[in-house]
Amino acid sequence: MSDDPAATADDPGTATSASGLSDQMALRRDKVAALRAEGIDPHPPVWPVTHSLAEVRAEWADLDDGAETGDEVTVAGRLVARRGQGKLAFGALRDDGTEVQLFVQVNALGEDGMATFTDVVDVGDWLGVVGEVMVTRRGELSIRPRELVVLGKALRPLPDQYYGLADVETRSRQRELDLVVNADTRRVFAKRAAILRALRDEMVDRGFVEVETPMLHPIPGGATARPFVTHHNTLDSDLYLRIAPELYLKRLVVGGMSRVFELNRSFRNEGMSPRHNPEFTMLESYQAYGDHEDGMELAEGLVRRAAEAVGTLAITYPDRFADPVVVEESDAATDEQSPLRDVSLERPFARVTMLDLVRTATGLDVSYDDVEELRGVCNLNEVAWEPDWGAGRLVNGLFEELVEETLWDPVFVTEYPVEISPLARRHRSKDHVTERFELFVVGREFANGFSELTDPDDQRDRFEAQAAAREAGDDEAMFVDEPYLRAMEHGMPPTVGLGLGVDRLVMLLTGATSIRDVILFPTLRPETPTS
RNA sequence: GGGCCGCUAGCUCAACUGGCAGAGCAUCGGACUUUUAAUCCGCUGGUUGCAGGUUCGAGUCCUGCGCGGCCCA
Repeated sequence: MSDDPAATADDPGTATSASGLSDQMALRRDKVAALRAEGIDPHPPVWPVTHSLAEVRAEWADLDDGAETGDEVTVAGRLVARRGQGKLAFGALRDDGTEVQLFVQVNALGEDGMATFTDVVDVGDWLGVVGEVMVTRRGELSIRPRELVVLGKALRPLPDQYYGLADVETRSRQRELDLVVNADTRRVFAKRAAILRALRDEMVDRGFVEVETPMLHPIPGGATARPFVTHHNTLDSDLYLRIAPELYLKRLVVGGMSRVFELNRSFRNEGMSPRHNPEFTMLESYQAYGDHEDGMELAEGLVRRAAEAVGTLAITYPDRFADPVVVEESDAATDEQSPLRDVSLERPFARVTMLDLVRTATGLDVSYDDVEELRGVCNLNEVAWEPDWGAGRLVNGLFEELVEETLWDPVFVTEYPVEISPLARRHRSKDHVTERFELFVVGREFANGFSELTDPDDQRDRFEAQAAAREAGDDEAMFVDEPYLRAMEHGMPPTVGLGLGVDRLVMLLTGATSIRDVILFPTLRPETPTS
């Protein structure tokens, strides 16, 4: 370039546009072509293994340094590292998270095989290996290949194995790469799987039946949230992605399924944040004959079961409300992080009414009977309110602004106002409030439940109040759901319902501060199609 | 939707008030039959997210756009 600048000036881009590939990618394509030229399929159809690498590690766990077993295995995996290039080379083969070293010796593999390993195989390729299980002098369990086959040629280089893949966007968009490079990512999703399993086990142990109800709803319901709209061509009608399975599940209770749960996705067309993904996983359950006390007991049992499945009940979580601490990341690099703070899931979860929490936070003996006073308290604490808000919404506003973030250890907030609880049963002995509770941990909501409203006439009145709010411009307010009302009119037993946010629970139990870290493919804007 | 920040080689990151776009790892060539962040020698590799503008000169300054992050609504 420096000796002939005119060449690039005349025709910039020819060198790259000819292939459009980086040197590394072009080389790998050349190697694929070379394999094909030799009649070797770089993407063969099958490779019958005798052992997974985890099985190899388990079966040959206690060998002495330098051991030669004479045992031959057929294994497969992705080559994730390679060193040495002469008559002896080493590789790291990884299969389902377990790595075993390849001890690639020309004596065992032959000249041609050795040439394949050093000249045709790249880090990132899937390999099939037949070879002897052995241990090196340094004590590393290894396989000495007698035969070595490319099972899937990688055309793109892997990110750096040591520095990993740091870019949050790439990690989310190309989760497969994140999983290859960052062992922590694999651990997080293994924990997620264990948590889901634990939640199901706990529900089944308690006699609940898992069901699947529609995700395409003619009318969105069961929560106050903006829905996604889609369209069915044959029916020529709009459908909504469900914002909650609640109303269908309660219809099953009407039908006599006395303990049901659904563990699956719901969708809310709202802002995204470190704690909100447009599609999210919720465990929702309904138990006939029970009330909010049973609901809280269930929620507590589920959280404990999940925590035990992935560790202990004594956990820590980054305290985003505390001053950041400087963390030494490497020689020179430092980073600021929130300090870890203990969270105890061991003690029985506390229970406090919303009103008591607001009274404590404000130091004032407020009540639901004096709207003017509540407005004044809001103003005093710089909490915004709307003129159409009743006492319930005012108290809730104070709670959200002044209290929520302070609830670090698990606590059930009880007695939610009727005004913000259109599906919950009124409190059996108190005005203004319902038998509704929410579970808070580390300053966030994790669960929401209540003794269900089972009186169809009361339910109709609440729906109509919601519909009126919708008419007045509240596009999160509910619709009147006639099929649900009809079901209720057939008679609904006393029932307690519970919804548990699974993504947030996984965050809590893995220490993740962003929901994107616990969802394999979080919602992102589409990639620009240029690449 | 608003504010702030980020986008540089395959990956991780540099580049002072505008002055020749660099390093480590990976890749490539060479040496090496017990390495494991292998080591040693040598060399490549760039549309600085995109499009404009200012300037003798832009990774750097200005405008718009794209994607992402954090905070706020």
